[in-house]
This record gives sequence, structure tokens and C-alpha cells, in this order.
Amino acid sequence: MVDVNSVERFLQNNDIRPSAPRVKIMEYLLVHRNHPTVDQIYSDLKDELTSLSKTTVYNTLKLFVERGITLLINIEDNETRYDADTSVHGHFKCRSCGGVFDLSIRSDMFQLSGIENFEVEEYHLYLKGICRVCKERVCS
Amino acid sequence: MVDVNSVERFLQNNDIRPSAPRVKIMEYLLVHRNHPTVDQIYSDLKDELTSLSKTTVYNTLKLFVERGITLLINIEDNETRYDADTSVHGHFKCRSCGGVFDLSIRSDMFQLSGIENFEVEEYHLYLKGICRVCKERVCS
DNA sequence: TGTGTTTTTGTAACGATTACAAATGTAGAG
DNA sequence: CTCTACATTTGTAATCGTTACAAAAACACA
Repeated sequence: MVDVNSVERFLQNNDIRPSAPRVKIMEYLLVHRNHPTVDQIYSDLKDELTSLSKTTVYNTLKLFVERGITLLINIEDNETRYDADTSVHGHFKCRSCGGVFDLSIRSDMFQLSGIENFEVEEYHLYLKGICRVCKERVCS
Repeated sequence: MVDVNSVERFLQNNDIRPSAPRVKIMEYLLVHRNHPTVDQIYSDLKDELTSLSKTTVYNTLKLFVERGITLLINIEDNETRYDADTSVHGHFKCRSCGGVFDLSIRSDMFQLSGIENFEVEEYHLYLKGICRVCKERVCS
């Protein structure tokens, strides 16, 4: 995992010029591990970066995804989320509180029958349901 | 799996009145196992059902998904696909030919650590890459 | 300081999906 | 058979997330 204090170097190592928006957006992803949407990132950063445009947030995240330093999470069809943790892991979304949580994945998870016919480049595991906190709140 | 010849009964068993559009759309899903999009379904059915509206295709598929007789596949963020096979299985999308293929899933696949904190209602496994056919075409 | 390139910005366009209300179709009572 | 209430379908307009585009700003480097 990347250290929040060395974001500039991290971006440079991935051939990305560390401009202010890029550094701030990557810092935001590293600090906020709740898989934010473009709107959340934009809303939270626009006070600090007063001239920030939402287009810049889109452009920057697209760049991060292309460079492989950010994951694009498509667990819900009407909202795209982003994750600076690029290790292979799954996600669970609670339909009650809307939260998205990480799931660790077994190393043998993707040894599926028939998989030899496909050269896999991306893995996405999305589960949906109700988290324990919401479940207990409803049933009490 | 549902028999194509008993679609009317199948819909009735799921409290869905078997109108012409509904029967035709379900038949389409049962015959075309390539995980079609709304546009594909609409284009292919509009000659047979001359008055068909794209809104009806959206409405009908939404109804099927709500009733649990059709799966919604969100493997690509800009296209929603549908699948009449509601058994738990995964999908692979080839970024070269665009095809979406079924993957069988091991029964122990979702015994993930930490899963006891979540009551799972939906499973989605999406893999992306290049299929063997496209791979060999490119490298020859 | 000047110049060419990269990045950012704001507006307009786009496309998939949904909202809505009118039109049509259907089932059951009388 | 006809009437009536309800369900379904339809077409248009609206919505919303995202992208295209060109101008403005920032930057690197001679």
C-alpha cells in the first residue's frame, strides 16, 4: 500500500506528473477507504482546490485506472466507485446503508473450470445484501 | 431451466400476466443465451411485435429481475445485459470481440473470510480479458 | 523571457434509463 | 354483449452520469 506522505513520488513512478489535483485526489483515495464516487471526491475537495472542475476529477480517475494504480468498482449500475487498493479483492454492498465493504478473496478462488479458454486481466467480485449492523438494527 | 414451449405457464407461475411482449421477451432470453442488451432485444423483436416500444422492453426486464426470473449483468459500466439463467454463475467478457461467456462457479467459492458479517442476497463474478479465439487470431 | 507541451476548466453534447400521462388491452360483473 | 375498473403498453420528455471539445492556465525547458 502507498504511503500518504509519498504520493508525489508514487505518481512520478507511474509516469504521472504530480499536479495539485492529481496529488489531492490520490491522497483522498488513500485516506478515504470507503470507495468514494466522483461526486463525493469532488464535493470534498472543491473547498481545498477552489478551482477544481468535476471534469478534472473524471479525467484524473480515468488516468489512474489506465495506469493501474486505482480500481474502478461497478457494483451498482448507476454509480461508479474508486479504490486505491489495487490488490485482488471483492466488495460487498449493503442495500440498506449503502456502504461498500472489502472482502478478502481466497487465492484459489479463480481456478474455475473452463478458465483456460480465457486470458483474464481483471477480476471483479461483487456481493450484495444486508450488513450485520443494518440487519440487527431492523430486527431489534 | 425453463422450457421455451411453456413460457406462458412459467410467467403465470411467477404472477406475471403473459402478455405478448412479455412472452416474446422471455422467449428471446431463453433462446439467445449470449446475454443480450436492451437494444439487441428491441431491435430483434420490433419486426415481429410491430408496435413494441423500447420502454416496454425496459419495463418488462425490470419486472423479470424483480420477480427473480432474470439476472441483470453489469459487467460493463455502459451496457446492461440480461440472462434468463438465474443459477449462480460467473461471466467473462472479452475486450476484443465483446462476447460475454458463462463461467461455472465452485460451490465453495463464496466461503470467504469475514462473510459472516454480511447476509448475501446476490452474487456477481465478472472477469475480463481476451478469449482464446481472439487471442489466437491476434497472435497468428 | 519565450515557446511548445501538458493540464485544467467550463460548456455543450451524448446516451442510457426513467417519469409520466395518454392510449390501448384485458378480465369480470351485470 | 357491454360496461367498468384495472393492468399494460406506448411515445415523448426529462434526468443524470459521463464524455467531447476548445479555450485558458500552468508548466518545462531552452
